[in-house]
Amino acid sequence: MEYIDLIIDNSSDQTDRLYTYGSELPGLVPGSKVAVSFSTGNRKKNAYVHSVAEPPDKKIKGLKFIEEVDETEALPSDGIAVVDWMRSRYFCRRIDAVKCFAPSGSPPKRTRAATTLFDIEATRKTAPEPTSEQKAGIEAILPYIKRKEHRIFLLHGVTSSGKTEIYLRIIQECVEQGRTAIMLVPEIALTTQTIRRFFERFGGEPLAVLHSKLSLGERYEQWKKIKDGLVPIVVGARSAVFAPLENIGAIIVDEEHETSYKSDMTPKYDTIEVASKRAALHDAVLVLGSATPSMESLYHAEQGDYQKIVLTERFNLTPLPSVEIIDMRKELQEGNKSIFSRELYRQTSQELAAGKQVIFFLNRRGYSTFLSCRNCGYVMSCESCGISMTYHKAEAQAVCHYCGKKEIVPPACPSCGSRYLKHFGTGTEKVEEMARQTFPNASIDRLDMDTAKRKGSADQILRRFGKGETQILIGTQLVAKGLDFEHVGLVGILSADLSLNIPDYRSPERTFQLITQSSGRAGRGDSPGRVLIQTYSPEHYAIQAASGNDHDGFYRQELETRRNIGYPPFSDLIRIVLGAAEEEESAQGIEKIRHLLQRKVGSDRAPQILGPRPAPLAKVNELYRHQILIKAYPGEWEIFKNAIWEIKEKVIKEKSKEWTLSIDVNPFGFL
DNA sequence: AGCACGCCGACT
DNA sequence: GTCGGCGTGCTC
Repeated sequence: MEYIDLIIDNSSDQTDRLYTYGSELPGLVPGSKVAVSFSTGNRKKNAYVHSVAEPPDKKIKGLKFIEEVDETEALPSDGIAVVDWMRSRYFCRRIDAVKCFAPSGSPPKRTRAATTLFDIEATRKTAPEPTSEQKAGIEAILPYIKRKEHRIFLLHGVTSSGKTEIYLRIIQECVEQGRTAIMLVPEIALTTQTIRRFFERFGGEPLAVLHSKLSLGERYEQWKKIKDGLVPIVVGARSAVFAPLENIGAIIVDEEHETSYKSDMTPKYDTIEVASKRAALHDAVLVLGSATPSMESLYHAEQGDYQKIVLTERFNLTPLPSVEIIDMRKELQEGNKSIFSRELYRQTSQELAAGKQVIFFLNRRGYSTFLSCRNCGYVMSCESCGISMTYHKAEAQAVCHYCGKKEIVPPACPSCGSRYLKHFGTGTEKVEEMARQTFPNASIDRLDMDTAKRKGSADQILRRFGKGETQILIGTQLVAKGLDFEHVGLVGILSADLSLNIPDYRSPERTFQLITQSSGRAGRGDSPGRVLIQTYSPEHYAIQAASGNDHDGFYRQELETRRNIGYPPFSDLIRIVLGAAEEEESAQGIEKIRHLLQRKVGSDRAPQILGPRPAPLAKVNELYRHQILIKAYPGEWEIFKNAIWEIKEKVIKEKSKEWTLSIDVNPFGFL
């Protein structure tokens, strides 16, 4: 008889521990899925084997036995190691980490005809001869795959320098070695082009695709195919890092700087960290690719943790676009109140006349940013989140971009009754309207979350643009992401200030990346393109560096800033948010947590605990939230980790009804 | 998270 | 007397 420690499939903090069961069943290994009786009655629960336990010192009263094994849905061999690591890194429940590996759907009721996952007509193409730069990259990476040696590479390649070809060679090598590979992409809706390249090289048979837009049945189908070892290659969004592959040879993270790699749901994991952990457990290589790597990755490369590979030549030697900064303060002073500067107007007209295409980029959807009363200053805001609502003209409704709630705009001010409710700020919807007025003869289209929502419509919008049917494409960051168009002569960044002025330490980095990525859209094909950056802060170093294509200069300056304030990559930031039904309760509770924490880590670390203060979205879904932010410097992680766990356990024991405690390590967005 | 146990108010 | 409210505590 064996004693087995189980993780019970019960989503509660109270049951987030190991339960020891007896077993007479052979072949149980960490990750095996079993069914057991749990709690009162004889209720069946699913559970996962964590480990084989030592026989306990004293008899466990009422020891139960494992009854059934579900061979088909076991975790991959490295699963439990990753689960334990995720728990200690992200303060999550074991079962929540386990669920990342489990198929999120269930077997389809009836077996449907194999779904057409790919609306792709692709003919097989043979691999092109790599350029000398590509060759050097391939030759640096492949030996590690051959030797089964773990290594992390940062592939820093300007747009259209041929990173995908290197990915394809890596994957081909894995398959030839009888190993498997995962290719992660930031957003599957816009990566049809990447998947097409995979089809052309490998055909459809060895591929599985995993992302959130699949139906539950489709997702299960893909998951099962992977689990059964029928496909060696998995392409997918961040959740695909948990694909149940064995014998992984390589994990590739394309556009590694993208924020979508940080999960915003529990567990709040960082895909690159998970990928790194899995790659290490499999003796696999991890390849991080980007034209604009994150500060963290560049720093790791500098420290020697990552091996850096640089691609500088653009495919077919197209020169980088010329970039010009437009000072919008001057425009205003000289009487131009339009969202288009005179230079942007002039160059757009010129491009259109020459039969070229233009992209207008604005990182905000909707019509206006907020609705306010000119008489009394009332601002229309979401009742459950407390943030101002964005007006969407097409729907004639105000929308909360955080919780999604929609409201009809009242005809008069609800506060003072005046009729002077006015829109302020500009979103893509308004840009589209203005563009139609300003360029009445151009065919204009818009790509943002609102127009892309309908299934497949993003693809259609892009296809129309690709065929040249659209002359001006207006869009949010969806258009900034790795799309190849031949005839774009001009990219207009309408307001570089939007991403610069958000209250987050990453905003200069995001701004630099957005400008660089959008600029990369201009001037593919035969002629160099042009980029115009409109801004009210033309002297800002992120904008200056991006316009001069000065990656290294930006990196140096930004790194110094981060070092001085002790932000990542020089620390781990841990955000603790407490939610309660009453504002007082939340404010007092977080104060208590701060004191407890300070006592446990020592008062000389008090300056590293920032706050408490109301969370940036102080009220979400009728919950009042306060937060503290911790800077954990290298070598201090264990100290803070232990203190936070003690506090978390105390809160679970004493306040699990009244409080919700959420912990986010290196959060993206709100600080 | 569920669910049983348990200790007080209104009722067939 | 007993049905049922939901506060408290436990699940190997």
